[in-house]
Amino acid sequence: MAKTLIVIAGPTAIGKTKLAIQLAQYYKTEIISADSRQFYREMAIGTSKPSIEELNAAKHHFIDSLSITHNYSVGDYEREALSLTDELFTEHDVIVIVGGSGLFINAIINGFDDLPSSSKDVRDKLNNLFDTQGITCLQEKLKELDPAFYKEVDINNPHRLIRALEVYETTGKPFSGFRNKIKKKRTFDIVQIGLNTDRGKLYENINHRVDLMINAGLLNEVDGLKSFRHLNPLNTVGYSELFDYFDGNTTLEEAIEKIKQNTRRFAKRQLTWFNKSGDIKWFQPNELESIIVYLDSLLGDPEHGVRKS
RNA sequence: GGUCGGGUGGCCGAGUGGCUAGGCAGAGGUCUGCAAAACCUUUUACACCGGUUCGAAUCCGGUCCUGACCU
Repeated sequence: MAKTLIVIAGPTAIGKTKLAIQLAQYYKTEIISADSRQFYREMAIGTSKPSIEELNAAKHHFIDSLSITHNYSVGDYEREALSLTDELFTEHDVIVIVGGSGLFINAIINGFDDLPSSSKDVRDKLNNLFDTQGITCLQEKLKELDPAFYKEVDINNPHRLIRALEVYETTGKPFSGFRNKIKKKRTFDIVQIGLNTDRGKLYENINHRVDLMINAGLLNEVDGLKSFRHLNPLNTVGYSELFDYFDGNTTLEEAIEKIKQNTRRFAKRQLTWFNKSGDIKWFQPNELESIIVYLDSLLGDPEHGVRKS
């Protein structure tokens, strides 16, 4: 029997966690998280992790799996998540993957080319070069070492320039040479479900959820993480703004408004990402019935186990 | 009531006879190991009515609104 990975995508605060649990229960299976911030144990309130009850309602993977001090990349995630799917598919026909991080979902669905991972030394060196000499220096280097990629990159985006240069530094070959843009074959079927609603409603959800986070003690959580603020995982909506508040650069009200605004922007970017994929079947939140009808039509009813394809 | 200012896009804000101010917000987009990151693009104006002028957001008159001071 074919194995199927059900992907649940959508913007933040739309209700993905809830749907994932409902589907995991329906299929008596487990959930893989594709959320680039819920990995971290030290961050809880600000990342809207599933609650204890939710975690008990279905087995979740990649929640609290890392410390913020851990250096983690999408490449690591691709490897780990894929080996986990192999393992889970020995016992389940269906696995649910849920998350708002488009790149991470993409890592599982399509995979990446065989690129070298970044070494901390090389990354630090390039970051340092950028800090001291500016972006022009990176641009010139790239133009010389990898003119093909130079033509297509976001030329003002230091992250992308640094990644390309770092690949060159570690392999001696241009980054563009590794990019063959061929999707990897997976051994399982993939069904993608997207959750979305009208913009106004989504923004209301976001604003409300930020208020809930504040009431739940986000200030305390962020206060406790001050000494780690230089770490990449803390470059996150809900944390950066409160660090600013603790620094005395903004009032609390301003910081909260900023969190709401930045979360809205984040949601917008998530939608831009997911809209690009033509393979997502979109639903409104709380349309569990329709989603199950849709999934049954593709996979068969789990109780009776008849698959149509 | 009087005197003197000021009215510029959703907000802030420059301009002072002809040439896109700009910033923020909003919207759209990019995405191959920092991705809740980083980066790119971008709509909407000159309070109202009349006048001067080839041409007015800009000068003049009036109207309305608004601020400061005076009574």
